[in-house]
Amino acid sequence: MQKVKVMIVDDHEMVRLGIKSYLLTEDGIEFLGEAKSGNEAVQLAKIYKPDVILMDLLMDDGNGFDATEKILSFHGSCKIIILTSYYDDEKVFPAIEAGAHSYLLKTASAEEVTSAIYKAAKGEAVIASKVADKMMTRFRPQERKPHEDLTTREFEVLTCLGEGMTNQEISEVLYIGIKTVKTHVSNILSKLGVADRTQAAIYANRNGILYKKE
Amino acid sequence: MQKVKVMIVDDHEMVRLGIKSYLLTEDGIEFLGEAKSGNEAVQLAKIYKPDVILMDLLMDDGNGFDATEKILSFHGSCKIIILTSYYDDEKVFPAIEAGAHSYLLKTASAEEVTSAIYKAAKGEAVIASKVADKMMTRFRPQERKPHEDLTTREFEVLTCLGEGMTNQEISEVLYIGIKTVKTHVSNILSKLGVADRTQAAIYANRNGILYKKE
DNA sequence: ACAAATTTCGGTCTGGAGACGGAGTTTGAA
DNA sequence: TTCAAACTCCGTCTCCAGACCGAAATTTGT
Repeated sequence: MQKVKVMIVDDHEMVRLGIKSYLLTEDGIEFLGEAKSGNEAVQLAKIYKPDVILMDLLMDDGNGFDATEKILSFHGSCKIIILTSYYDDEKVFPAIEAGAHSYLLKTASAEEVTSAIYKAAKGEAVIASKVADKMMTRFRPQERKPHEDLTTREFEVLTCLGEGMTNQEISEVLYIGIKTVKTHVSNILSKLGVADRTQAAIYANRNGILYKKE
Repeated sequence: MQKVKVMIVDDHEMVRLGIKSYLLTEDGIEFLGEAKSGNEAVQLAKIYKPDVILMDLLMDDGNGFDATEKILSFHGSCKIIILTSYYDDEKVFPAIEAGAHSYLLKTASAEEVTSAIYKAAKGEAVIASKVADKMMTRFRPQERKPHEDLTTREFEVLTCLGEGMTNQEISEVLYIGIKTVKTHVSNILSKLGVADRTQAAIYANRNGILYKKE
């Protein structure tokens, strides 16, 4: 049986070394190389044409989402396994949309990772249980995040609420009347199911509804 | 010259493997063993008496803070190097208080880690630049976090504010009058330098002032 | 033991927050 | 074209939030 050609993408040297150290002991795996950024990964993937890529998400020079999308655009048969520490909605779903094949957490054991590589080569996906939970709940529409019902304008107002602005300040920022702001705020409160602007602000902050995010 | 006796504590197997893979190639280092939790680390440290410990902070069975404190209580000459992905205030300062000797981030290269081990053995501390920044600002009293001026009761009230409670609800939770709550809230607002309870709630959430975390 | 800080509570007053109802305009989908 | 949703704004009303003032009881530190 053909060896599985594997590539590693991670900006942490010690993580790359750790994975490499046990991939090299696997007879069924051919270790192709490693990249320390998303952009580097795209270049290397063009040359190496790997079967499976272990991909981190947060990296300085080109993140894992974009890299996943680009690599699949020219090398669609590649199976990309996300291997990261995070499993919040803002990581999991964009990664899946980008075309990720499996999603593992860095808490996984060496055995789990190698097993996932072999399964990926056969077309089977492996999803960490914590990530699987999120995916299940996502497909229960009645339980999805309440702020997905918000209109774009309401979303903008909620963002302002999350910054602690008063109605007056919001009206100035968005160039609308205070009465209009009040209407939006009232609608937001009822849609989010919270009692007042303070709870709405907390909601915004805890769900990462912010101007800029790192 | 005597070899430096090193121990690893991390709950991620692949991180342990990664570190081990290059520690074993270092002639000046004697690799003693590894632990995957804080409590396990304490037990192993009693047996191995390491010179240096590479310690992760967030682990399931006994965190790195407590483990650091306990190990130093019976083996004070040990130098403990924190090696983690996080560098927020809630990690850095408790770790230093616990007696950590150095603080590295997992973005560090293999060379930086080995270098830090040798320096630690000689008594020199290594602090990651991002962490050093935080420490510098901490020692500028006029710039320290405003919520450190809060009294314990005010801190409790702020915690409630961070949960979005009304004055009425806070008074019921803390078994005090609404007027008293109002007094505390007013004092909190002026001490934090914010305009209203909403901004105070945002402050609490962004600075990790919560009942329980994670 | 004494001074200082903390915690507690009272009264009063102003302003903003939010609910409720109504209404005109625009935009996009059926 | 028609209709629903989204965005805009008006008036009114109630109530809580917060400022400001004072003050007593308790705790803390020296």
